[in-house]
Amino acid sequence: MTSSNRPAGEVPRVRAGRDRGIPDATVARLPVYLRALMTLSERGTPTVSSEDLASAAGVNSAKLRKDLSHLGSYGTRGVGYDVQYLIYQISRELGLTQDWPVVIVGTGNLGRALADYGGFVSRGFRVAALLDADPAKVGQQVAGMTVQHVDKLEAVVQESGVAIGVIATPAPAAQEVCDRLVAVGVRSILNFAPVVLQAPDEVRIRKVDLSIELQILAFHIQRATGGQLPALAGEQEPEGAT
Amino acid sequence: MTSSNRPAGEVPRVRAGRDRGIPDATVARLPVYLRALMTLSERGTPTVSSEDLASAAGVNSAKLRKDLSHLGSYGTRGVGYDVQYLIYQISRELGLTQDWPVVIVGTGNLGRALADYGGFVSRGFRVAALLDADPAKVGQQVAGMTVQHVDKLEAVVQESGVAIGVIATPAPAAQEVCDRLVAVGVRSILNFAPVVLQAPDEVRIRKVDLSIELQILAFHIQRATGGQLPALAGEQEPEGAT
DNA sequence: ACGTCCTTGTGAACGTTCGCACAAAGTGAG
DNA sequence: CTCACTTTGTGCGAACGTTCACAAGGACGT
Ligand SMILES: NC(=O)c1ccc[n+]([C@@H]2O[C@H](COP(=O)([O-])OP(=O)(O)OC[C@H]3O[C@@H](n4cnc5c(N)ncnc54)[C@H](O)[C@@H]3O)[C@@H](O)[C@H]2O)c1
Ligand SMILES: NC(=O)c1ccc[n+]([C@@H]2O[C@H](COP(=O)([O-])OP(=O)(O)OC[C@H]3O[C@@H](n4cnc5c(N)ncnc54)[C@H](O)[C@@H]3O)[C@@H](O)[C@H]2O)c1
Repeated sequence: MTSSNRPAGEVPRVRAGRDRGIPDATVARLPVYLRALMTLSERGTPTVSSEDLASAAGVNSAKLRKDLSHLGSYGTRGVGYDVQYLIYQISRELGLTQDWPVVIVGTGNLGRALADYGGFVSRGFRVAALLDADPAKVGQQVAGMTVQHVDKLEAVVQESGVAIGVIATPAPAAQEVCDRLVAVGVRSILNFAPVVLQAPDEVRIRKVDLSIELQILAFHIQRATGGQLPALAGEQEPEGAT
Repeated sequence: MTSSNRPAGEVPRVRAGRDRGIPDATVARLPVYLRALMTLSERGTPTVSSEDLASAAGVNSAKLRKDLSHLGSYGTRGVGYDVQYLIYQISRELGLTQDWPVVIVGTGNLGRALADYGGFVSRGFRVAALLDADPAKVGQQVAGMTVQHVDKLEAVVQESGVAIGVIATPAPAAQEVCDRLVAVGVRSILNFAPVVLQAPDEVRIRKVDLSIELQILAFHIQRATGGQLPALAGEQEPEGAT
């Protein structure tokens, strides 16, 4: 049939209505700015210019200003941004003024490292439960919590109002865990297993994949050195440094 | 006087010359395709269409075809792509046909999990050394290797021809470790510490940051639910209760 | 040999992101 | 108050990325 899915008279507005749409690229940088601001705050710095904050965050200053302009006009021309106020505004925009209960599924090496991770709790995130399928792991104490059986997943999610699921199981189990999380209403998932999870569009999935990161780095090394190991590439041509 | 650095008659080509420039976005997806292809290979599938492979990788099929077209014309019209051949071509492009020695600095919870991680070695990556500053950790066996003191960093990098450094130390130590890695010639770094590392432009730094990922997810949840916890959003409104 | 069917590879349109450059807006000295 | 100076907020063009749509190319049956 190949029916044209584009009604001829339709206005091609994608995000009609709310103008609150903050670009994805900006959202991804806000946490970086927030962290830089926290460092400044600890040092007692009262205000910061876009130039200095951008430098601390590792971005272009014009980009930083444009990013912040999406939140509103919180700077003072000729002065800069009030550190405390900006921390509050970014936190509010990211939804960090409230507590987000998180469930971690899979309490292996990685799951335990995540549970122990201090920066986890330091923002508004709280580990609501640690789950595992291995009977030997259930009942263990990890980071001050008792590991529960993964059968309790649905109960835990509903009782604690879990909004975010973290998957740290082996790859073969990840899709099933994902399906169960989605079935009980979790719509945000952070996946550490090396698989592409299939889920409905309304579920937001982010992945962290060490192996992919290394492969990207390897590509660039090879591109730069022509495929030689850098340490060896340098030995062929003695370059000043003897 | 804002001298125009753009000669009027100049063609705005940025990457003139080599057409080998593969877009960053494409490079970031190649490892995903590779993984999907490995799965197909294990099942003995001889060929795959762009539609099927794209579906397995979670991307649009046109995007996949364009990505692969940057490597060359390795498909057969009317048939699809030969799985084995494509695995080889992508591996070669990413530089995975050789072994990349990696050094992991910081052997805490995360560093140990990384060292244990099977998918690490499964591709062309090999842990050349595990380093830590804590005398209590030095000498311990982790993933079949002996943890060495971080003082050996320079020696290990040079002897093993380490091309990639992984930083899994606490945040305050990360910049110093980074500086030392850069000083001995490492130009690709994967950073797990929650800091923005400062390094020369020629050093390629990628970061993995759990906390940032969670904050991005939190933003979208809040945007979707208006700031309520999703589990609570569906419940009754406190109506006239006061 | 030839036509039909299938899938690749890519031109072109569209959307997003980036960064320059500068007007607008505020500070502070005299 | 006025002027010099600093820094924000943003218009705009360029670069980059995505997606549609289809011509080109190859396989395969007849
Ligand atoms: N360890 C790393 O550094 C690292 C890095 C990148 C990716 N990963 C991935 O993260 C995942 C976890 O890695 P790990 O090193 O912790 O592995 P692990 O084997 O140490 O831990 C996996 C845990 O998941 C549990 N599990 C298995 N099936 C389950 C299920 N259906 N429900 C709940 N729990 C279940 C196991 O009992 C085990 O405790 C793996 O997919 C791995 O590939 C790990
Ligand atoms: N654990 C996680 O899940 C997780 C997640 C995200 C980010 N991170 C970050 O990764 C880093 C490591 O986390 P962790 O949980 O393994 O912490 P950890 O405290 O368990 O381990 C840190 C290790 O680094 C060593 N170290 C300290 N200074 C060093 C130096 N100068 N040189 C070499 N080694 C040094 C310490 O002795 C310790 O063994 C931290 O920056 C943390 O914020 C961790």
